[in-house]
Amino acid sequence: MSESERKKSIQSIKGTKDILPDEVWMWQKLEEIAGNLFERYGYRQIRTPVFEATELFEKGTGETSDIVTKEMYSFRDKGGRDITLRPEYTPSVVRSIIEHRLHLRTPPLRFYYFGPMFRYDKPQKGRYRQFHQIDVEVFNEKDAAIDAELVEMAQQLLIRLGVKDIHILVNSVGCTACRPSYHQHLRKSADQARENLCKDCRRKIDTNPLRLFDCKEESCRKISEGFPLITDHLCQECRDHFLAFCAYLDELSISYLVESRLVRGLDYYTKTTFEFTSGALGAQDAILGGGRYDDMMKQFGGPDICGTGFAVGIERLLSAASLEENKREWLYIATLGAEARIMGMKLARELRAEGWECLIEYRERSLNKQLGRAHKLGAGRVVLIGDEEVRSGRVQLKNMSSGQQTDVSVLGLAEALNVSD
RNA sequence: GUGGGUGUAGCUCAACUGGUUAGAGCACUGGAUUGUGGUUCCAGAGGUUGGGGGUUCGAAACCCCUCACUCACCCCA
Repeated sequence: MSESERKKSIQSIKGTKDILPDEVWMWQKLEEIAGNLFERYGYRQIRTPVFEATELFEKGTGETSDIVTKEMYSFRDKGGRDITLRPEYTPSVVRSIIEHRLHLRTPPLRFYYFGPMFRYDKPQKGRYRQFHQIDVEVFNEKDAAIDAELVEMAQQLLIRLGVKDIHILVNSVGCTACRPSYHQHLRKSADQARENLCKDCRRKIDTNPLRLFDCKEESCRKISEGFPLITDHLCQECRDHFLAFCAYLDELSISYLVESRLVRGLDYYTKTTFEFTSGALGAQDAILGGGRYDDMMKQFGGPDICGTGFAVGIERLLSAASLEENKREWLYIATLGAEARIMGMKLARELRAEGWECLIEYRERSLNKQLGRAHKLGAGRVVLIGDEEVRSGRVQLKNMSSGQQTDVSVLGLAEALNVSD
């Protein structure tokens, strides 16, 4: 291996990144806040493997979705199995429920999850190849009220995390009964205007007609205003469901925008879909997305149970959130000389057993340097041990903010520490 | 996958039209101060200028390739 190859080989993979110690606290705090909130709504954490049979996503996420057609990390393992690093979470949960017959256990079927997802996409700000999601799923709740409760819970989450400038977009994408006929209508209208549409839109007529609505071209925009909207073509059941969903949101005083052009990138959604965006983010502004999927479970040969849920991008969430780190008080133990060091180590063991965070740095440094370190690192108090302390069995306890220093016995130290001075 | 921009010390940035030994602030280490921190002063260490190739007497600068980041498209979390 040459020098340059060696250098190259030690970089992290494109689109992945390390979460360093000075930012891990945010992730922990986020998970704590989110988990705590979800549990109040009756959700429980579930954890499934990061890789699954490729077939799971082909069937679940959808053969025609962008994710499956071009973004999956798929490989064959040494046993000849076709495996994919999960690009999203929902199919895994569905699989797990069926596999463990969770629907036969005592309800509710409400799950949440934090973990990495993998998509081979072009990285940019807010978009990574390994990224992390919070995922929430509810099963066997047909009523539109649960869709509204999910939106309400999602909103609570963002509020608790201090995310500003939130927009909530909602839509219904119909079901297998009404969506195909709507697509036909839309295609027909678009086809009639084909001549006047841009190249991109002409392609979308066949591949993804719903995307015709968000073309940037002014002329296309004008034309698409005349296209039929899904919300005008829902079957009775879907229309009722959507109206009920919106009515519940109104009752909960949640402001939202009905966005009939809102399409999610996943094929399996039925009826309700929703998306939260934040103005704090820039181009990749979708922070949370979700919806209902009535058919996935039975498509996998499971029970005919509906599902509804959402996913939140943690990286995007954190860049829009404003969290404050919990300050904690800890001790710097400064020692001078070999005997003092041993005394410090023994003392630290006792204090740690009491729950105190103690830091001793095993490097010969002057007291001056050690206090400088303690100050810079933000120690609240310093325990000082030198020859005199070794002899007397007492130590100096110094408060770094007041500068006050007291002489305490080793036995009385734990007690002295509990007095905030 | 398609276009544009940017890569100089751990971080933020300098370095004329291509000119000789690539600098500064912050951070780091040591000393002034061998048992008392925030200021100050002195000193030190730290770079194959993202990597490779080319043009040139001479490249951080210009050209090509590549890698990474970044913005837009696409798509999505």
